[in-house]
Amino acid sequence: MSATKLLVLGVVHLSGGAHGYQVRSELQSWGVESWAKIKPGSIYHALKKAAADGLLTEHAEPGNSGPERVLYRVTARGRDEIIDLVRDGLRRTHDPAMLNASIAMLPMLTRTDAIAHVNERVARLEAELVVQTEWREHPNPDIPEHVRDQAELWAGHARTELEWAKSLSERLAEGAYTMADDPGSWRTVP
Amino acid sequence: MSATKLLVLGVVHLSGGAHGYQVRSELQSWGVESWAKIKPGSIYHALKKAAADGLLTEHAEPGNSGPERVLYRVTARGRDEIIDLVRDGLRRTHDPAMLNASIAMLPMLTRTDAIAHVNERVARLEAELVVQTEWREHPNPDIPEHVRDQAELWAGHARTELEWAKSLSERLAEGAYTMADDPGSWRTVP
DNA sequence: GATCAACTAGTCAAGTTTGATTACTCGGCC
DNA sequence: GGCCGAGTAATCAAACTTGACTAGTTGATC
Repeated sequence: MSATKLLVLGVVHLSGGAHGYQVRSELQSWGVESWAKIKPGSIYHALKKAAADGLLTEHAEPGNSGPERVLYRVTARGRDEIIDLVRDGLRRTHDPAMLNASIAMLPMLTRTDAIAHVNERVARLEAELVVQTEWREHPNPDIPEHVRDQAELWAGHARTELEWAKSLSERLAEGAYTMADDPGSWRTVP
Repeated sequence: MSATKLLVLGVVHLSGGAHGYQVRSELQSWGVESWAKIKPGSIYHALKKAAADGLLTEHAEPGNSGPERVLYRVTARGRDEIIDLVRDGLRRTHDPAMLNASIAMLPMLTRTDAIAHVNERVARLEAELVVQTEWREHPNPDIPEHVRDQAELWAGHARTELEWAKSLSERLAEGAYTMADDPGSWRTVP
């Protein structure tokens, strides 16, 4: 699950440096538990792994009060990795956690880049719905009836997501949110 | 992820005994890869784990042609575990893989039991939508705008699922599918 | 001013999943 | 008749996640 990785890197980036517990509570305040199940252990692991991979730097902070903590900061490579992961999550269907994480980090992309990737998702969802419709018109008689009926649910989810992705694309085109190439973004205000 | 466990146990049950590869191909034929990402390694692990836990028995089959295989069969405890997992998956929201797996194994339950649990899901979804609506009417100004907007998507998914669960409940009440207490089920035809 | 609960911060072993790899059989075809 | 690719069947190490646990700090209350 690279959603964990993206969220952890993203929070460190947005905070301009953070230690484990900060990441943990920031994610909690966003209501992340509701759409991704990320436990403390995974966060600390993801931070260490990312540091070992050169995506984060570790700065030991002497414990002025309480135990000593480690401050993490995103490196240039880490920032590029976040951008790649966001693009990936926007494109990839069938991974709600990754989509949500990507949306949370959407302003890492430039406006045109974001629109292009959201539109790619729209196209993929439309293609999948076509395949799905055929599948339901010519059902495989070997698989049980109730298993075939599940397809209805998943098609409903796909339609919901399609509508939502289209409206996101429109909002972006109309200038919603502060994206990477807008004044006031992380890029112009470092 | 106990969805893997449920699917593996369920397929062995439905086949009246199976070895790893059979489980793997049966799941593939149901199109499971599209809503759960279960890799071969996980299936073999789940089988061994379930056998160690007394949910399956292992019968070594001499390799008449090809390498030797292990035939698994569901024990009485395994069957009870399947039923518990199905109930659990119907109740628990925010876990699409588990819901899908539960639907696939729905006929393990009696009709009234299935209806009761689907209705519980309906009630939970309705409650969550209420909380969600409040959340959007009184948004926390600390969290970024685009993170708040995600809530729209998740509310859409919840509504889709709610509609679907209601219609499933109705279909069940009207006598759809062959459930555990119906003639011709696994229970009456062992 | 003692103590208890809640918060802050994190480690660790055990369990699970993944991706890569192995190894064997079968049918076709050059 | 030898080889190639597809299918069958599974193992294993490495990576990741989880749940349980440790341990210090604050604040509140009696």
